[in-house]
Amino acid sequence: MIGPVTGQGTVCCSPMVREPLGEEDAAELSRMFKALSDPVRLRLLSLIASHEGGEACVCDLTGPFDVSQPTISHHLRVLREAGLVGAERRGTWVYYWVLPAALAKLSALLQAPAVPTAAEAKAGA
Amino acid sequence: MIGPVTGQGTVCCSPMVREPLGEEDAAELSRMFKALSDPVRLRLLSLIASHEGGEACVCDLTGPFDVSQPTISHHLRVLREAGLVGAERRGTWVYYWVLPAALAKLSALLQAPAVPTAAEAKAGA
DNA sequence: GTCTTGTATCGACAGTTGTCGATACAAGAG
DNA sequence: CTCTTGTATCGACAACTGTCGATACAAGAC
Repeated sequence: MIGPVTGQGTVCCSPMVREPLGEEDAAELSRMFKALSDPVRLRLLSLIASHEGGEACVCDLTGPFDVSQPTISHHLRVLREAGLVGAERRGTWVYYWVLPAALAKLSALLQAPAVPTAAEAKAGA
Repeated sequence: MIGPVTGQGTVCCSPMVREPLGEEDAAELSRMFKALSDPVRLRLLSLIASHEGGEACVCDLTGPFDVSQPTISHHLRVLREAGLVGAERRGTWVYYWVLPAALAKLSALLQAPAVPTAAEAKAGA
């Protein structure tokens, strides 16, 4: 079984600079950020996202790294369990693709006001 | 000594779905995401960012959590060393504020195409 | 069926991380 | 000076994480 992992609840989304995160939101979001907290996983994700057709076979992903195949497999599982990528076996190969909604959620969360220099923030808004 | 921690190099920035991350970029970015990979730190960051004036005293930050004061101090240091917040002592209190450029960098990186359904991506772009 | 190739799981191990209590440092009050 | 309060550092410990080699599973070729 490889299918996308449950999770993916409806959580948060407006910039975190607006209002404090609740405990539950923080827990779910931290799980996603944790999946992004390893350089190999970050490169895997960008490799998948930028691959032609928006998806990549594992066979495309093991070459560019100095780590073993089981390690790549482990990292792909972490990305999948965090809800950042989907995966499917098609014949001999297993394909991975990015789930754009997940990235968008994190991106929106981190959106910061242009230049909130504290002075500006105090002034108005 | 509390001032901002070196680092903060010029790195990356266009969406990671465009082209694969280089090893160095991935290393620096993963350090920032690692700082976001703990629920307490995420809540700390949002608490700081959404606090009036764009900054918060540590004394504002210890109350809302169930963890000890040294633990909060540790998490604040991690956020600071990742280049996500700045800090300064003013008299008795120490203030923390978010560094918006850092959040913006991560936000931009995660920006995903609206609906890249693989089909669309293949079609044109 | 056997053989080969692609991918996942297992078990182990070193390194890292979150947490705490104890303690040290910083700065103002008296 | 001493005392009090706010914050950081230290040292320890359990829990988690990244990595590996060995191995199992999946699917096609023969």
